[in-house]
Amino acid sequence: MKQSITINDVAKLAGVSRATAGRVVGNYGNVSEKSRLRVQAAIKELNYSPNTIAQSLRNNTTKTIAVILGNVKNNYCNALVYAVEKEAQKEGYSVIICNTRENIQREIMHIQNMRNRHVDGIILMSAFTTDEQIRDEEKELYESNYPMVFVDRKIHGLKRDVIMSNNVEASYEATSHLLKLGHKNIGIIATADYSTIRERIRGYEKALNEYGISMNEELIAETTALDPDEARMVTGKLLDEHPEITAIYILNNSLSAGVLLELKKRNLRVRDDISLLVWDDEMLNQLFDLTTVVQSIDNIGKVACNRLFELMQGKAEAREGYTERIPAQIVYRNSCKNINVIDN
Amino acid sequence: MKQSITINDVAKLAGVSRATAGRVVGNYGNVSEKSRLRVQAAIKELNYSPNTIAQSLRNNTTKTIAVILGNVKNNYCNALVYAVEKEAQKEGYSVIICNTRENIQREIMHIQNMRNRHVDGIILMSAFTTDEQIRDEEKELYESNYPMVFVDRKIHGLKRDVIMSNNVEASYEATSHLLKLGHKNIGIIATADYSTIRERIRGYEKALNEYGISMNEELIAETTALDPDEARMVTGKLLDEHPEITAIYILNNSLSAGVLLELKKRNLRVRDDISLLVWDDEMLNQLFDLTTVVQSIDNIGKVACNRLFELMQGKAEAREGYTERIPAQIVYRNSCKNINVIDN
DNA sequence: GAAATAAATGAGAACGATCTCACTTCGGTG
DNA sequence: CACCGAAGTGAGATCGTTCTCATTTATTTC
Repeated sequence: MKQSITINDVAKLAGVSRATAGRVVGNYGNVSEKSRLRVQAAIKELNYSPNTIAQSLRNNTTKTIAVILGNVKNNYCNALVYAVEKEAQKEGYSVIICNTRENIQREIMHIQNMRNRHVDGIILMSAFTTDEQIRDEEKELYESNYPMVFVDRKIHGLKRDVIMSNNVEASYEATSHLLKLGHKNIGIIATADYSTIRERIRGYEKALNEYGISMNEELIAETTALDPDEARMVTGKLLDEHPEITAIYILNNSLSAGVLLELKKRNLRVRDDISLLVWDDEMLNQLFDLTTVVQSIDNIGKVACNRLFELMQGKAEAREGYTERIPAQIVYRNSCKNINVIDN
Repeated sequence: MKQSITINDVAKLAGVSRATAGRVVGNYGNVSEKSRLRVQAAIKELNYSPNTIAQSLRNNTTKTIAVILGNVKNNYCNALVYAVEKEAQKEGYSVIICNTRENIQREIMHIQNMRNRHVDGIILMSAFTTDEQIRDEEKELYESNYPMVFVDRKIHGLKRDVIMSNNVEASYEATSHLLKLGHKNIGIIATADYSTIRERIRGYEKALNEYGISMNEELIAETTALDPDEARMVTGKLLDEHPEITAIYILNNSLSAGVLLELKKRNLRVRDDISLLVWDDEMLNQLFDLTTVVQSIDNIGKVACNRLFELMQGKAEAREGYTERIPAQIVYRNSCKNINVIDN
């Protein structure tokens, strides 16, 4: 490793003390014009730039935030990383990325590691599902006042800010759309154990109830992962057991490909034979002309990042129940058929 | 920010010197059994873990690598990040991610920033195109002996290791497949300015030549970005100007959606009306049953990461022309039609 | 039991930047 | 010319860890 140039080298070359050189670099205090020019010349000549590590140790700030999430290969996740990194860059922050692969132990390990690294803040898309409990010895990691913002998923009862879509409302609206078109037996494909999905199911149920339909749990087909192959299998099973289904409502991304493949295999045409409504996967859905609930991931990332900055600067304090909702848009396309019987 | 626990606190509680406590933590030197136990007890009681920043300053190693790339939202990029992060994690390294958005100035800024942060090494998917020149004042950034591995794209004449697919061979094979099926006018959609794409075009040309066809530059339609909308437009233009085209060969990911949309608009059926062969976009292509050149991004990331470790440890030295080729697989599906005339 | 060796320990320097504090220099005022 | 406040400067401490080096303590050998 090449010996790097320190502020001492600059000071020596400029013929001043380290303190004076530091004043020029940090642009504070009083420095005579003569000294300033000589230091600036030295900086340029040596091509000096401060060692960020030393600054971190001294200033107790690393100018780094961490994004901990399931898997960057997931399109929600990478869109989030993109948005966060863009926002962070503006303020001179770098972004460390950690994949939990939806494993809670790995998530905990990452949080610990990031704290040892004295990262200034953490944006967390937690792997915790609704029925998992934080063990007491790890509770501190989630509850401490270390700056941390939750995204997309919340852990109930934690004093933590959460940024997520208006899942209940958007799902209510999406379901209502299907109901209006006459669909009564709407199958769901989702990874049901996450808080986000629970919310979307709540919106679905609410809409059903308004139409005098009570929710049938059997129509909710769960996958254990965001895996097209599993989605395909689950779809097949759902259609076999419930031939009355006229529409499929997909609550996660990365699943619709599997559903489409299964429909193709069964020679079922989207829309004409079975209606489809999907969360996310915008690129794919555009291609297949599917009505889609499009989350504003860009905004979620931006808001999460800025909220984190506020926490870091002490301008705000995390509090339980603080949830910022970013509205999702429903893009109406051509995958939901009107099956109302015209009777007169 | 909460006052953190230092090794001094541990030493004090255990009733030993900082040096002895350090020996226990670092597990080196000789420590009496008695002292060891007391220090370990203190560590546990205080829940001590070392400050990584201080370690970095002292050891001149940050246990961090950076991945600098165009855009994590791109599927090649995020698969690369995933693979690198997984590999890095095994060795206790964290990964900082930087998006250049294919802007060279931003790339340079990132490299500088990462070096100031004393990141141990850099994996770079450079935004440099074939006709861009590195300015002299920035040359040092690319040519220094700072551990750095190029991925997917190379800058000619640099003393840098490159890890990439066997572009020429795979493209030769893919093109040969089309030629064997009787296609003579094969249109290309690609962002032609990157070294990778140039290589793929070389493979294409080589295959054509073997069939006694000389390459027609007009059949190569360039997009300026990995953008489906642009791909769509370019495809339209290409088809208008060259109705003789019987097959389209797409050399980048993120473009096929645009091509598919344009074909759909023109009521051209994939395979029956026009053959299609695509690099990457595996998920989408599976759905559309398209013959695909699948790069082994997982391996590329892994190899790049391990090569970087070797450079970091001084076990290897970067040298010009060192290019490790990871074979890409051609997955034959059902998007290329046999148009040979049976004449007898 | 003395000498020689090995084990155990702590003081202090180093990494590089920042910042307090004390001291010097300067210009202005009475 | 004496005095004062402000501007300019540098010595040295600090952040938390690691590690050398010198010293003390324990163990072995003759």
